[in-house]
Parts: sequence; structure tokens; C-alpha cells
Amino acid sequence: MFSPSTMPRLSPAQADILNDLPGRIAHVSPRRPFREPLALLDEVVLVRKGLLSLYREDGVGRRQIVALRYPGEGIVPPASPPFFGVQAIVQTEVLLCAVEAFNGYLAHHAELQNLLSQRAERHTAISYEWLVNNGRRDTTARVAHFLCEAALRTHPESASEGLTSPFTQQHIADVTGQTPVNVNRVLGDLERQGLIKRKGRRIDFLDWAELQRAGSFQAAYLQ
Amino acid sequence: MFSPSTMPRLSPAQADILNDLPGRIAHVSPRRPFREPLALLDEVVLVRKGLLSLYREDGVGRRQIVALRYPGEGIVPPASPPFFGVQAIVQTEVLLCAVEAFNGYLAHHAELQNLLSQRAERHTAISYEWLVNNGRRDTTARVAHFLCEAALRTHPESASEGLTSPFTQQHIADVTGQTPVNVNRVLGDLERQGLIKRKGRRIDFLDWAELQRAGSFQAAYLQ
DNA sequence: CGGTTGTTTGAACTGATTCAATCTGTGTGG
DNA sequence: CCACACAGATTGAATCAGTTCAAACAACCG
Repeated sequence: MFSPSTMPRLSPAQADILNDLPGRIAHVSPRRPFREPLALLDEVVLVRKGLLSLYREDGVGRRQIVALRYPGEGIVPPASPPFFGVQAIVQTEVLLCAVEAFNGYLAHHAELQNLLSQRAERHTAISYEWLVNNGRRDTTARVAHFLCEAALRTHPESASEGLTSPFTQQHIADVTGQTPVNVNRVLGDLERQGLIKRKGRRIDFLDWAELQRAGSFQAAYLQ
Repeated sequence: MFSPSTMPRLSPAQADILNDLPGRIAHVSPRRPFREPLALLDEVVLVRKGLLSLYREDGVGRRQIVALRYPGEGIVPPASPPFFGVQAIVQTEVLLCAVEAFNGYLAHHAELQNLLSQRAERHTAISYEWLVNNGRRDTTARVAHFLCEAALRTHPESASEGLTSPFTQQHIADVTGQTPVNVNRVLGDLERQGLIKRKGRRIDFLDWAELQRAGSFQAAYLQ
């Protein structure tokens, strides 16, 4: 079920269309890649529950997560074989919809077209922001920024309180371009600075304003 | 004039459509930003000659170039005010086309739709690749990679020979997320390693295969 | 309970930044 | 044709952020 209540920025009308879409449900385990890079991807993938990552691997086996797909978001397979792989961050439920069927719907539902172009625009904005993050900010800012973004993307209305992080420190390292060891130290720093408080997977934000400042985070790019 | 001969990956039919597009020609100087971040951008921008950069600025004034637009490529303004700025790398000639007029053409020319979605796909691929570059590769690889990409995007057929670089070392630093000082050292290293040879703006590739290896460059993502 | 996955910590090392100075090339005006 | 200005390139020395390697620890699960 696609539902506006659990999926930020999804209108009821848009949810209805997604629920009408033909296709099959699949469950994706975080353990192994769902699709390897360059493997055939001939269906539109829509996340219903959980969280997917798109990643690239460098020649040397160093992994970089290049995008995330939260519930209500999806992946439209490129015309040429995709150079990225897909792997779940947590146990994930997806709707797989044949490209032709999807395009059929697309042609007749302006609302779906809108949704798609909005999402594309937003994902582009996020890519650019990540580029700034990895290119121009120090590791502390990168992690702080990522935490802010993750909280806002999961539940915008209560982002300032924190999030129950689905990510391992390795994941955060793969997004922010560092080693898991350093991510650990940075998280420790943020905690010592009184910006966050960790208990298990839960990360409470103790000072939302200051955390955003530490990450040079400005929510505008998420629209 | 949009022409397949000077614009890689542009079919004659696509060139015809672009040449039919209504709009005004403008000349953009590399000195100052064409559009500041968040400034109104209500026209489609199409590069006819030259080279544009899309950039973001961090709070601290550190600049990151997030995308480049070569001749035949363009910028479709996002629905919300763009969080990126636009600045020319060299003196550039653009066609500015009102969004409504452009959308009118778009609705009636499948070929233009194809062009647009191909380009969008390609630009996404490049963003992801840059993310890997900045996140996971050392500075030498980043510069080598960037040189390979730049040569291929300007003249695919003779990329292996090198390029007449329109970029200052500052530009390369802004793309690859480092300091211009270090870019200088890296270029020196590449030259000392016998991979490139510089005379002024001209960069000759002495060992195309090895340069690609040094940059973990695999052209597939450019399709 | 043993195995696996993830987190935490320490110590040594190194690549890249920073800051500052110098050098080179190009264009402009006298 | 020279003098000057300016943008960009080059080099050196000191510093530091982040990596690497290695090991211990904690939490979770069948």
C-alpha cells in the first residue's frame, strides 16, 4: 500500500495511482545486492516499505552509495544497462512494474507525470547536494548533514527530534565517502558536543538548529 | 546553430528541432555568474558554443561545480527556484527559450522528448560518477578521471589525443573537490609519470589507456 | 552457546590543506 | 616596444584531518 500518511510528499491522488499500478510485490533483503551493476533492470521499482540504496563500485572495490530511495520513491530503469547496483539498507518491500505497462499509465495520467518529474528534480537536487557534501565539507559536517537529510526524508514533520537510523556506520561511510572507523569517531564527537544522543539504532537530536549548522544543512534543496 | 558535427551525440533531426526553437541568443561571460543560486531562472538554457557550469556554494564560500553543460546540452529550470548557480567557464553563446514555448514544442516533438530524456539520463549518470570520484578516489585519480571525461565530452572521436582545456586549475579544483594548489601538483605528477604533456591550455594525452587506468575511468557511464 | 555483524578504541602514517611567496604569460596603454 | 597590471601557475614548509591496520568489545540471532 502506498499511503500519503507514511510517505512524505505523496498526495492522495498520487497514492491512488501508484496503488492502481499493475506489477508484482517483491521483498528485498539487505544482505546481498538486489541488482548488481550492469545487470538487467527492465522493471520500474517502487519502494513500498523499507529503504533502497543505489551504489557504484570503484575498480578497487570501494563502494559509494550514490542515491537512496525511501518509501514512495522509485527507480526508472535507464535505456542502457544501469551502471549502478541496487541494494536494500533494511528489509524492503517493492512493487515491480513492467516498463511498458508503466509507460502506458504514464501517458494517461498527468498526475503520475507530475509525480515523476517532481521526484526527478528532487533527486537531482539531492545528488548535487551530496556532491557538495563529499567535495567540500569535512567529515563531521558530512555526517551531520546526512543525519539532517535522513531525518527530513523519513518524517519531515518530526525531523527535529531525530530518527531511528536504518543505517550501519558502514552505510554512512559509503554515503559520505569515508571509512567506517572515522564515522564512528565523528558520531562520538557529535554526541560529545551535545548535538545528538545515541541509544542503539535510535539517534535523538538534542539541538536541531546547531546540528544543521554543523552540517551546513539548508533544507531548501529538498523543496 | 546547433549542428551534429560540433555537438557529439546530437542527431541531425534533433539539431533541426533545436534550431527551430524560438528564443533569444545571449552571450555569457566567464567572469561573473550568469545566474546566482536561487535567482529566477524562467527560461530553458541551451548551449550553442562554449561551456557552462552549474555550481553550489557552501556556507563558507567554498564552491563546488556540480555539473557542466557542453554545446548541445541545456538546463531546464526546476519548478522551485534553483538552488544552483550558473556560470560560464569560457565565453559562451546560449539560446534562451521561454519555458511555455519550449513545453509546447516538447508536446509535439517526440524526438525532442527523446533527446531530453537521454540527456537527463546521461547527466544523472555523470552526477553519480562524480559522486564516486569525489567520495572514493584519491586526488590524482580524480583529476585523471576528469580529464578523460572532459576529452570524451568535447570530441569523443579524438578523445585519446587530449584536449585544449577550457578549465583553469581552480575550475578543476571546484569540480574535483580539492584546492587549486593540489591540482597543480597532481597535474605535475601526471606529466612526470608521462601520462600527459602540457603546453599552455593544451593537454596532450601521451598514454590514453594508462590515463584511464589512473583515473579508474570507464567510459560506459557516458553510454 | 557459538557465530556473525556491527561498534569502539589506539597508534602510526600519509595525503592533502593552508599560507605565503614567486614566477609566467597575456593584454593594455603610454 | 616597453612598462605595468592582472590572472593564473608553481613551489616550499608546516600542519592536520583522515586513513590504515589491528585488536577488543558488544549486540544480536538461530
